[in-house]
Amino acid sequence: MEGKLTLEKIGALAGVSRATVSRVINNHPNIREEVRQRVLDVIADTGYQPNQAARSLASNRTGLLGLVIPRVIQAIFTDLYYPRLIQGISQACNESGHTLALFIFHTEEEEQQMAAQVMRQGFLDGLIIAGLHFDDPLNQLLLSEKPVLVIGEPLGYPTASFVDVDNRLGAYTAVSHLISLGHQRIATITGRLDMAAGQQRRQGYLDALQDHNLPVNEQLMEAGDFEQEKAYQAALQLLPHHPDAVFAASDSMALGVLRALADAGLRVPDDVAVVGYDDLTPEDTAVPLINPPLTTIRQPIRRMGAQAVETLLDIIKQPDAPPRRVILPTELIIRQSCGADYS
Amino acid sequence: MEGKLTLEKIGALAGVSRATVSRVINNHPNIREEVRQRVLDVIADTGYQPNQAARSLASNRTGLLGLVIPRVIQAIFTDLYYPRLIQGISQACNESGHTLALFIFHTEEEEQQMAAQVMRQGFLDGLIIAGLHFDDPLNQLLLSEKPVLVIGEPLGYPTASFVDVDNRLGAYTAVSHLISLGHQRIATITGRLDMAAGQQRRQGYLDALQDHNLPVNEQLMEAGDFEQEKAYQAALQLLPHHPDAVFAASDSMALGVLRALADAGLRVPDDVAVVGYDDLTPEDTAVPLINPPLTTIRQPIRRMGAQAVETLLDIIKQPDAPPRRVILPTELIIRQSCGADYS
DNA sequence: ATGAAAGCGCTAACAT
DNA sequence: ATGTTAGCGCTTTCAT
Repeated sequence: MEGKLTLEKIGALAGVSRATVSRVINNHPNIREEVRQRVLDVIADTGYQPNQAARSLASNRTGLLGLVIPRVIQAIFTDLYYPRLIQGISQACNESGHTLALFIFHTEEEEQQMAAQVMRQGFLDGLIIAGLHFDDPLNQLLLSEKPVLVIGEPLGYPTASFVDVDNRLGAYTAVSHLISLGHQRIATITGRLDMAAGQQRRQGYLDALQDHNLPVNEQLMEAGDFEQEKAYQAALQLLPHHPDAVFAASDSMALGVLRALADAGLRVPDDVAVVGYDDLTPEDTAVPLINPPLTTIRQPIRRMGAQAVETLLDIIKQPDAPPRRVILPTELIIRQSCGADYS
Repeated sequence: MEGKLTLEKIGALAGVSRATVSRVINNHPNIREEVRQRVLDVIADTGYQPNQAARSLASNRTGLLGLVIPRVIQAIFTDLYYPRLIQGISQACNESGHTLALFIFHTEEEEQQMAAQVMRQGFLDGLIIAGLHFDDPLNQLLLSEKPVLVIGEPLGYPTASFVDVDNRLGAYTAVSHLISLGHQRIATITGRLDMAAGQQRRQGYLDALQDHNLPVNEQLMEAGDFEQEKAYQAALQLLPHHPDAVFAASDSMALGVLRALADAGLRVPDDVAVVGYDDLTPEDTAVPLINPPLTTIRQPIRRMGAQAVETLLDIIKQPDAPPRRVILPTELIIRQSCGADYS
């Protein structure tokens, strides 16, 4: 078979018109079964593949979903959050017959010039944005007329559609757990407060203290950025105030806390209990040697990714429906760093 | 501005033909500067974006590069190898104005039915495949007429273009280092032997022993699969034969070894020295708590990704040139697990 | 149920 | 240096 295969040629070989072949390929009804079979046979015999560019041009759909990861997320690939998210998104794309276009921005310059490229016409059917923060230049993407879904509630865009976990309740659960273990001087290292996750986890901490009639002590609250290094420094700041427990708003930060406590010669959980958030250090990762294993709040990261795709596809299908706000639950995972019975 | 913006309309607004606008957009020479400026102004004013699908159809290029990660790579997202590779690839794509389409396969079924989708006409300009093994069903992609580049030398396809590190030399260096520290009973846990990396690292181990007149002891060689769990088991098999050092063909496996040694009450490096491969546990990751820090052979993972893109673009540009075989160097990173002076 | 025909918006060869 | 024109390969009305 020489010469490029086209609908026209397949039609000729099957003795039908190009339109009929197109209908067969796209599973339209109203095709005589016999004809359908004949066409399918020819397609199988020839190994014909429709030209995607032509389909896109004619149908105005490309089957491409974009995922944008802003540069500010330094942790992009120092921990497993984004890898898992990508895995969840990828799987959902496979299942729905879409293709994932991945945009990772490394510099502000890239963000500026690539934003236009991401949005160009006839390219993406929809867009998922992860890790936005307040004042992010990429927030401009939210104003596009293209279907967009954000992972992690975006601050300042109340009408944006998003998927997130119940950050406040997760933190509330973590801190309540520490309180139930008898801890009184519970410190926290917050996440970035220009992201909803940081604010809400902080609020969960405050709410838990208040509901259990514990005082809020500013000296026991340090600002972090979700990353390990700053949390290490923050933990060192905390120590003079003798916390008996630390709630870190991410596992990466909890690791920084563990490191600081080890450096200070304090034992976990005996001297200080530690609870993290995210569950990025389960047994099947490269991090089973962490001592002690980290009690944490698990986010269903892969499921968030899958949910993001499903929700985005729904937005594409029904663009005029009201904004979607999907909140997934978290789960307290008790390991040893909190000092709870672990049998 | 209403109605869809097209080249034609931009041309009308600028008082030129559609072809001239196209030339301006594509940076063709032979445009009067004044005209170019006028057209650019109109484009800026209107916010016009060329339609990608139409460009692709007419030019037969899409600007999309595919990255395929086979399902067999269980470690896809339990360690940071693939995340880093993706980062390197993404960055190079950004720099060259291409877009990365990511295909992660989770089941054999997906591999089967998606392979066709990956290869469909008018979709990808080229393809990067990572982590292929001998007998991989995805090897079929290598036979495509589309430009393909493999990361990690593919077994059984001597004419395939690939980017890899010098696996043999890296392993040779690691084991020679252990020998220079006085170790005599050096064990190894190999990687998958249906991948070149596994075979070649094993060969480097053997060559180092032989060049230093040390006997090869089959009892000190265990088969692994690059993953942690099997390495843990393998290390337990090794212990009765009293190795004084273990060369693990990946860092994930080295972590399994550390775990096994800890369980056996053996100290590292005093009782048994350990060297890994990959350098997936540097200080800036979530794994700084590993004790002792891992001596290892560093692969320039991000650079491999970038190199893969560059080489693939070169193949696209010159499809008839001979196959490319790019071998990048590795580097011995001495930390504490090998027992070398670490000051 | 099927065919004919009109684009989709662009690139590139050709003409001037 | 710029305009004219012929497709690129498909989807999708509109006829029949």
